[in-house]
Amino acid sequence: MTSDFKPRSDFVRAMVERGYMHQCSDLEGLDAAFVAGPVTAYVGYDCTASSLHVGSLISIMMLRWLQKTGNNPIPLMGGGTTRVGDPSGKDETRKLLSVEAIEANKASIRQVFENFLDFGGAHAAVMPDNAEWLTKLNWIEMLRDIGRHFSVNRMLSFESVKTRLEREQEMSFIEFNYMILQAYDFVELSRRHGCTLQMGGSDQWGNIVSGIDLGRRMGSPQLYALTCPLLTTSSGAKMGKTAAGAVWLNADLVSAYDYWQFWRNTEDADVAKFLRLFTELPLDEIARLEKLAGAEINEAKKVLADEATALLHGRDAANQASAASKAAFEEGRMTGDLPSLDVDRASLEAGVQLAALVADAGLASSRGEARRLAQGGGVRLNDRQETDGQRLVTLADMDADGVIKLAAGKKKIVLVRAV
RNA sequence: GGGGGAAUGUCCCGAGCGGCAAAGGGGACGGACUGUAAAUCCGUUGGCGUACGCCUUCGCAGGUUCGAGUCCUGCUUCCCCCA
Repeated sequence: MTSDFKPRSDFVRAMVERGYMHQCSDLEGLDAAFVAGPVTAYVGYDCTASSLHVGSLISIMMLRWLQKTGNNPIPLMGGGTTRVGDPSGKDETRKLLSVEAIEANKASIRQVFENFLDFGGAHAAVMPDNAEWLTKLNWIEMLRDIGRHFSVNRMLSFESVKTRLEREQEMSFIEFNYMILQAYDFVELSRRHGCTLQMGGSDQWGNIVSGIDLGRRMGSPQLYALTCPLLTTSSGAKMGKTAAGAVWLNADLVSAYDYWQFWRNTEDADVAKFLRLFTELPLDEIARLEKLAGAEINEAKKVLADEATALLHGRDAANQASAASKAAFEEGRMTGDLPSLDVDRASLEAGVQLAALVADAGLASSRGEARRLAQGGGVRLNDRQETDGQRLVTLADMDADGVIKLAAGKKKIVLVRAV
């Protein structure tokens, strides 16, 4: 990992120049492999939820660059490992997902990948599920063929394990075995798909290296590891959480508008970094945007939002989100693209408590919270601050277009319509 | 196997003479200031009700008590020491 290393391959150069590179097992060797011909690489994804969130986006972008530079990407679904159930966390009854649920999650997650990767053509992406091989493993053979290559002493020394033990968090045997399963995945993928590179977040380093080790002992070709930094904002917060919760990638969980807003609200200090990681703008263009200072940097944020949203939701959706945001924030107008809530006309005639409306609109998680929010001056009804959460909202509050504008804070707006 | 300690507000850390919706941080959210930024200051941070109020919370299950996070018994899990 010499800093003056000049990659010759398009892929490694993109990784290095754009800031995806955190650690690599053998950068020069990997670069040479890319120069020699197409490389197949994979990233593993959990399928415990029906969607991935922005935390996974860096690695998705890495796969995209991989394909874009003429190589073969494999997003691997962790259906097998999910079937075991993730025992992390303390005492919550671990929810074992049914096979059907896992399949549904996989299908849903695949939609996201279809936006970023091409599943046809010369360097078609494939999306295998590690259940295909993990569920067929036999305990004794497993111990004999794979288990003997692992040293518990060594496993205990891994950062992920060590911190867990130090923090006195329970770590079940199952979880301890994830490392082994993941290492085996790598070997299996190299066997099945000629995959020689595993990428992932920096927290995966130990697991990936275990896979390389295992591969060497089991006679796989030379395998490589490449990790990216974990995504945090400059102020140190883990990225991907907003008021509404996680920033999911599936459109049915987080709309293009909200997604656009998420990027628009990037901290100044992160803009350049994010432009490199989450857009495909040329570096000189990014360098130009990076120079914008003071309030002008907002222009760069809009570009970031436009580009990032276009990648996930398409250019049209990005433009719409951009226009809706411009209208709402810069011109004080509202468009139909803002989030909305339909309310029964009859109940509006009778009057609905403001707090109830705010809670129903998803701007607060309970009426009590909504009331407190109002008390603190955080609720706006048609742009007027409304501190009384018990105030009744009626049809009289509708504007000429038949819409009531409800806002929590300055950024979260919901349009209420009567139906 | 023996001995000692621990588990608290469902984000985390953490105080808690038997009257407790439970100190204090961090985080998060809101307000002011700004540029839909950061920093700073202020406020909020169990649910339901218009309200005196009602309900649900301190590892789990019982018990003592008018009253239990707090005392007793059993259980679970974790940490430390001795074997």
